[in-house]
Amino acid sequence: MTKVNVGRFAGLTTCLFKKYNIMIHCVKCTQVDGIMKAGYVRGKQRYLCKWCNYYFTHTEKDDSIESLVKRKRHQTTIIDIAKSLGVSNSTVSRALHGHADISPETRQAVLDKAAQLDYQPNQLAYSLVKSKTNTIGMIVPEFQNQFFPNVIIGAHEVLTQAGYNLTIMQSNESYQVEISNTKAMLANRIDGLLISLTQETNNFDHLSVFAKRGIPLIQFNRVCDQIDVPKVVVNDFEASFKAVEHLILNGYERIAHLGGPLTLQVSQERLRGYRAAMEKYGKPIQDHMIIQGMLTQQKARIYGQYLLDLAERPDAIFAVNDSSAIEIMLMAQEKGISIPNELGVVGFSDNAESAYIGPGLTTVRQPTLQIGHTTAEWVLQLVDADEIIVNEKRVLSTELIVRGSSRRCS
Amino acid sequence: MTKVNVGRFAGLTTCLFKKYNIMIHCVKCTQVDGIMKAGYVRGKQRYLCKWCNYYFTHTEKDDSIESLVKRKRHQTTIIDIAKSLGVSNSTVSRALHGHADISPETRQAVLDKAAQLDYQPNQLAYSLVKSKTNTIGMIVPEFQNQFFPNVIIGAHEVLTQAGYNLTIMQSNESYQVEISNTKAMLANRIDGLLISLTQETNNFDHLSVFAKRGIPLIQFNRVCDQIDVPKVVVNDFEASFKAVEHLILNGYERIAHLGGPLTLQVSQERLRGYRAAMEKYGKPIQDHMIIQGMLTQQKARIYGQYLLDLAERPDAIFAVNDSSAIEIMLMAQEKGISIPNELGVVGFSDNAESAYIGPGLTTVRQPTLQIGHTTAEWVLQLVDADEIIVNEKRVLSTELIVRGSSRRCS
DNA sequence: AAAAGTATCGGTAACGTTTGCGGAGACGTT
DNA sequence: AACGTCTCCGCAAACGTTACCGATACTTTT
Repeated sequence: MTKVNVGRFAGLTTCLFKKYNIMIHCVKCTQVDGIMKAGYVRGKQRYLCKWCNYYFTHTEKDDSIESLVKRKRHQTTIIDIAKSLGVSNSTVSRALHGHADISPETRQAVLDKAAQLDYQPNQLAYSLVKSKTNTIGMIVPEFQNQFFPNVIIGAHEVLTQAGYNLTIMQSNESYQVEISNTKAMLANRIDGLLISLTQETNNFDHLSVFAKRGIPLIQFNRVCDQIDVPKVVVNDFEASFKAVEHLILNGYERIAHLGGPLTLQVSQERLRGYRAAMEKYGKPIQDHMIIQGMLTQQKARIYGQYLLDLAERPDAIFAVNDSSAIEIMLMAQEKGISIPNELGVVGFSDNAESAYIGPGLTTVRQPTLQIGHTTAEWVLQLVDADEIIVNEKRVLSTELIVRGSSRRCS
Repeated sequence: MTKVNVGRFAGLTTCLFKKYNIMIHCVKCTQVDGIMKAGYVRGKQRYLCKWCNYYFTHTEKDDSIESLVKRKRHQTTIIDIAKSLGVSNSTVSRALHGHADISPETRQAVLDKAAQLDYQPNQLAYSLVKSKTNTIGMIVPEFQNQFFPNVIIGAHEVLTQAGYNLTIMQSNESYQVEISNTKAMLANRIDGLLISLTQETNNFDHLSVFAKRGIPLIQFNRVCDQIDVPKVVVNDFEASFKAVEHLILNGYERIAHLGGPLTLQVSQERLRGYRAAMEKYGKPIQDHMIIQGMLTQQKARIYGQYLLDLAERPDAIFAVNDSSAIEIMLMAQEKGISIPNELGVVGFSDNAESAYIGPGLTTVRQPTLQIGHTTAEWVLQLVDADEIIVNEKRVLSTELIVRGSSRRCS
């Protein structure tokens, strides 16, 4: 405790009091003489009391700046309530949570005082001590289509019902943003994560971290096979098959496929469905009629240009999303290709605009709300479970919405 | 400290050891005889050591259940790094934050160890001690239209750039949900809130709380005048005026207005614009041609029915959002009313479907991304500011997108 | 050689909450 | 009298991090 200072100042005799006539008290022994300067620490003068061999720094009047900065608005805490009522923190905590071991009178008094002081619990402290945030995170690649917003609505319903919060982040179709999002989710200690991958994502290290930490992770829609987690998808193969079959049954022969990147299972499945349908009906599957890639609006235009300018032009195009399909329709109109007679078009997702455009876009409607429900219910189930690494896949069914773009007037 | 127990057990002599021949050690003095039963506490036997006058409960083998439950996956902390390196927590903290007062070697060692142990900082603890979460909250009423998703994208850009996270909640046009959302935001101690009100909201107590606590609150789009906070809006009056003026200049005479609830300033402003334009060009302003209310899809249909069935039917309708305008267009088509010849329609917001429907919907395009940018930049500015109660309003400008629904072929 | 300065690190009090355990009185039961 | 049970409440240790104070050991300046 009173460790003897064997440093170089041990034998000092000159004191500041006598030398410069300044009055500085040692903060320990309150002596005035025997105080010596002993360097600077962070811009402040450091002193050494010769008597008690104690180093200290002299802080100037801090009222001016420090107190002004520190004058943060005080949020009333449990301690405030406890103090003003003359009880302990634990009593207040128990009262607020309707715990046992508390008398009705005390409890009512606490509740009244809490309301009076406008107490708002601090979720941070709660989460820290319970290591549970009651928050589920959700990362979606985009907000442009109605698909993800609707999934969010569905998940939100279930989660709020269960007393959970939903924190949404969007990766904006960027792998890097997705990584930083997952890091932020980890840092914020969410209890579970619902994620739909970007079109760029082809490395999954940032996701396997969650399994290591025991945090439930559920993929939906844009899933990948490389990691063993629960997945919620729609029957992409079947939907795709039916869409192409529908085109074939409407007399289309040379059907092209505009697909997504093959890193995504969803793209693979839809491609499989396309091939299966073509095969079943003996239609030729030609590689140059199949395009897979990231379908930004620009890319969709480029691919569309290519397909529509082919020597042997396809008489139908099955696109993997509605925005690409619509882009195709607009290009066809520009080129004077009539829809559906000269070109049939089918999309995927049933965006709002698909019902309103030109002759109406035939498309596959996905059960967006139900996807949200399913993922949310599943993650809540896993939050309380012991084992979380499951590789189950839940498949929801879709509906083919037939509109004018594929109904040939033949 | 060694307070004498003056309770009723003070004079006990019978000891359990002799009586029942069970061996229970006092946890304090490790005596075996002199231990007496002293009631139950939460289902566990409580004992009293006669020698040291110490109460204690005997816990059974907890390995089976307790340890199993407690076997939570351990997240590596700063302390783990400190221990394994033989340094203090503060050193690790300084190293991780690139603070001064640390040698390059120590710092590198810490960083290496952190990477090796897969350390992820605990944002909860950080926020608790700093009382700053680096998170901005955003509450939007809906995700159905493209408007809010685009605002989110804009705000997201600015916030991530500044190292902030964005937590999004949606009130689903419900006042009650909005209240619970704001409570959750408060509990999570967000640093600032961006909010667009629901159509139901006409009480603002849940918002004035933020001012009391010194948390910056910014309203955008759906703002109200009743509280003094920063607001980001578009030039609704001017936009509305121009839209109606455009209808008038295209030869429409009896122009109806389908507006939102008047609790929202945005509705008031658009109504003002409508009136001003009608007045300027000497068109009659008739009360039965002006409808204000919550515009759900169902309501839009009811109001549309009413307007289109009027004895003296309006020859144009200026709707306050695109979805209502589109509903009107569809109803007109069902009734065989030709657009734009018999009925002109103008909407507001430029949803995606508006470009694709029928003859194309004339509408007012809002600078959604810019709204997001502006609100985000503003809230970041206020987070660091002293005074946050400002009543400034920033007005962004809109653009009238003229399409077929209002271009009379006359 | 005193004084001042620099560099690096540790100790520890917060931050706000929950919770296990102990203390003490009241009352009931052999 | 001896013991069991119940109720109500306080104490204090977590939870993980930051930052303010020191403390030590140097080097440089005066």
